[in-house]
Amino acid sequence: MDTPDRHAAPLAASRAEDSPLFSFINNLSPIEPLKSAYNANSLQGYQSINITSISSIFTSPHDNAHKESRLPKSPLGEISESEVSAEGSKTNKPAKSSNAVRLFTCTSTVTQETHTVTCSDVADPPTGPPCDLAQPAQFDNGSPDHNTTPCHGVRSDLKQDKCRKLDIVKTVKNTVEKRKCLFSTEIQLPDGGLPVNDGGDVLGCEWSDLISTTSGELLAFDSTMDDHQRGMHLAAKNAESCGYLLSKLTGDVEIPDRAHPSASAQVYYQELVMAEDQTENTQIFQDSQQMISTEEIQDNIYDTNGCIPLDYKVESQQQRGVRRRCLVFEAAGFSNSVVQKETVEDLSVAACKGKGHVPTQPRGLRGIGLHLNALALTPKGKMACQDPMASALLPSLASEKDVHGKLLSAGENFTHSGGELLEFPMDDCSAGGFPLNDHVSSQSVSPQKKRRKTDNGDDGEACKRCSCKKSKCLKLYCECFAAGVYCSEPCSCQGCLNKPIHEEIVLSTRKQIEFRNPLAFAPKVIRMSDAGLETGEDPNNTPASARHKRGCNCKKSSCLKKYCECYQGGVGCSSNCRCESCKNTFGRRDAETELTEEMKQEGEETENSGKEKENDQQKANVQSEDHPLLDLVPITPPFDLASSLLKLPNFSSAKPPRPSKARSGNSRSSASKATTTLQSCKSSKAAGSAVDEEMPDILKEANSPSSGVKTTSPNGKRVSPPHNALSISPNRKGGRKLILKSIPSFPSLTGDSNSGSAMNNTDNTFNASPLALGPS
DNA sequence: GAGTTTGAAACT
DNA sequence: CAGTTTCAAACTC
Repeated sequence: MDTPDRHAAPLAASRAEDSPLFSFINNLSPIEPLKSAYNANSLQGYQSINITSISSIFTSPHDNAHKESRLPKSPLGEISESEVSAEGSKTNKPAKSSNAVRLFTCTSTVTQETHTVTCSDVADPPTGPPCDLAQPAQFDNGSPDHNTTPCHGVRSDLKQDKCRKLDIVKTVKNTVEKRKCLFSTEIQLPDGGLPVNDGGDVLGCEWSDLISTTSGELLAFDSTMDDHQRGMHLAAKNAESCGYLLSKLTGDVEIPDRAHPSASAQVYYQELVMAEDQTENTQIFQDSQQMISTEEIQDNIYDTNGCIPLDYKVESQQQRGVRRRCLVFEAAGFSNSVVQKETVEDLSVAACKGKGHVPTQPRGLRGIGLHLNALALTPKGKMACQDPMASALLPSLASEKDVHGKLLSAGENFTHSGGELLEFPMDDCSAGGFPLNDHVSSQSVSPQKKRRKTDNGDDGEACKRCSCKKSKCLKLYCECFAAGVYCSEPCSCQGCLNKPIHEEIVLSTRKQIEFRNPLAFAPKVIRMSDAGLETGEDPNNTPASARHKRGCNCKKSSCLKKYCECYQGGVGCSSNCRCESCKNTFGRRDAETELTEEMKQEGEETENSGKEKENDQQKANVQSEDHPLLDLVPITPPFDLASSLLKLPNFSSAKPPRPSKARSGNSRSSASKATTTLQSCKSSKAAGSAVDEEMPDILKEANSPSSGVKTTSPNGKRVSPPHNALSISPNRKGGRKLILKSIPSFPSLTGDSNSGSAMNNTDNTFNASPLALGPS
């Protein structure tokens, strides 16, 4: 333990417990100050830091990771908890922890740790007894082992801080702190990987690799390192806990991973944003950071790892896991953190019901976000579905049980699936919160489907999954596979290969499918989502915004049955649809078809331009919301968005970027788009779903062009939408820009207030009920 | 629960 | 790119 130095003797004197803690603190204090300073400074620098930090994070993780790995996770977690309880009274470190906690809630221990970590970052110093526990010794001493002593010190601090923080958090929840926490959390995430013993090491390696490639040196700030490391630990823990998915995802492709993370992240962010939105700062923050970091990182990742799927395949699964995680984190960077948060939250929500805390967050939304998009498909309630989903998610409270059940089921799958980002988090957590995202991720579909089923009333089947017999669950026929989730017990499939054990096969298959159809795993229905509803678009008239990507080809179902994907998705048929005798209650295409499509196109375009613009705006709003979240997570968002576009498809399994790249569309947009999309995405937000949905469309459209006019295009896609989306993006961009402006503030945030805003957002989201989200 | 219908996915 | 086959979900009984 920290036993060693008791510099704080005086302090310790006060309390027996304290003494140890104090000793820690004292030891730590030196470091912490740095941290605090760092934090304070960092805020502005944060962006830079983020970027730098990223590198630093990565780098640090490396070193730290291994080193940290040494540290016993469990101990930390335990300690943190015990400490927390014990320390409860200690100094304050605010609320950040709360955020962190929420974020990481998945595992109580984990969350605690995270709390401490985050708190520590923010917090200061002091007092924290608890952590002293075993870990401290390592850390305290400066981590003999750890190359980066500072980190160790930090870690130890973190732990202590965590405990304290936890306590503090409980006691106090300042928005600022929260903000900080969020911020810290973000940072942490990246770092998180490293610390953890198990995953941490691996992660660390991966991170380091990535980092090395990308940024190369991370070292930058010890203080940062500390935070990052902490984050890494947390992340790692989370990842580990949640793990499989991440590993898989990350392993596969950076891009995919990104996508997932992004998706989940998006959702998460969306939720957060929805809840708090306000925090543009965070967004800005994220945006700026994301823009840079994400893109760069992604690129790097791709370059380094990603590009080579085989490689990752080759890599041992463990490594993969690590890498993937790392990749995810790295790639996603912050996004990862976000994802984790989401997952954690979800988990916490679903799984943790009992555990406590958590509740508030809107994870559901998050999950919903992604999945919702896909879920939008949900049959029944079309709109309702969406809402329901959201509600379900959000409600962790209300319907937690249901949600849990669903989530869990989904989550399990997810976890197994591991492939998807979404999944992994959930899994580990046990509960699967991620599923919601499903959603995310996209990953999205499966969860949605699951939900759908449950929602739909299959009810019993909430957990139900696939019943594939010949496809081995390696084709899109398989809902699980399509959703990017591993098949689980509920499945009645035969000869199923969609299991973690066959991860490689699953991934490779996914890649193939994605290669074939980049959007294969993307949400089928793009929705304006809430925006449309909100906007008041006629429910019946499917909002221009919401549409089935490909459009249905129904002939006998009149688009009134689930057979119809549009109907299932709760969206009206669009020009893209080739359905006959369409009677889609959400919106008919017939009318359109009847009208000369061209005419329509023209008219629609104009109209669409109008409506769509509205939609776009809405979307943009949504996205913006999302973005904020995304933004919060610095890196991911952009990637997410971008990736989401690209990724969406990937999304499900964490596909490697390649597919996306391969896909001209994706690739194209990927880089440049990423930025733009990111921006747009950020702006828009609505929900991950919306974003996702949009993204795909956008991508498609984008590809197509702006032109927009191709009203006629057979697909019918109203090009406009995409355009709009694109166009929106500009608007969104504007939003982003605004955000960016705000971002600058972030730096100030570093100070807290600003950062706090950003942080707050997250925090708020957490703290604030999702309601806040209301994206509206 | 078994069988049929349906339309997407996959294949050629 | 179009047509056909395969597949599993959705649906019906």
